[in-house]
Amino acid sequence: MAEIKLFFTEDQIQAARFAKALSHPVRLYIVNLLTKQSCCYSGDLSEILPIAKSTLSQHLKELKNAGLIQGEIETPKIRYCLNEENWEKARVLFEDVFNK
Amino acid sequence: MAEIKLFFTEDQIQAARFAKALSHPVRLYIVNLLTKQSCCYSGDLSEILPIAKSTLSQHLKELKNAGLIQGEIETPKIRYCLNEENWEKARVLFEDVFNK
DNA sequence: ATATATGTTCGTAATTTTGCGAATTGAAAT
DNA sequence: ATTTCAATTCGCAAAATTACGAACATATAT
Repeated sequence: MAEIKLFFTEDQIQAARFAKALSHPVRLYIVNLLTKQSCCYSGDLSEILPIAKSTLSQHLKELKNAGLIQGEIETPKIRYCLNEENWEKARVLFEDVFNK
Repeated sequence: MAEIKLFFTEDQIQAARFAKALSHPVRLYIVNLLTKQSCCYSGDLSEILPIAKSTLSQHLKELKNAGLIQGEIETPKIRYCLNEENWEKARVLFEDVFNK
């Protein structure tokens, strides 16, 4: 993978990372919700989604690691919202992929 | 996963599938190339990309399975190009994710 | 001090992904 | 008939993904 990374541009790698973060229905559902309602709590998602809480936590972590969402502690809850800066980056990267 | 599939819309599942297909730098590179030059041969890619031919073949197969590209036999080569119809579908699905 | 409420992390398991080289296919050329 | 060319499929291994329940952390309320 070392040589592979050197071959690709940083944008290509970043776009692939974003795509990967969005490559699961649960994660797509979450970011989709966050584009519509500005924020939500893990508990809300947990009640809606048909998965275990621990599994949800992992998906949230992946979205966080990819930089697409951020969590703010609001004890005892955690308020999640989009990371607007990176979300915009992702939007532009995908726009580049599809519109040219 | 049975319940999970029932929960999500077909669009969400389809969008996730497309995202997954685009979640690897090699595959992103390939479709990116195909948006610029209308078609290419596996052999061309094989010379450019720093991976084994068999690995390339697998990536092409995944893009084909996702419906994003199609291959036409032009013996002894195979001419690959975008599947314009599905490419457009993917574009719209991602547009929906990012622009609303 | 203990109980409660909300999430995360740990341990585990099943499945999928990624990658390679060797073997194979299939059509054309010698 | 056999060689050649282009690409795929096979067999295998290592790593990552997905999922769950149990255990843990952390802050507030009793």
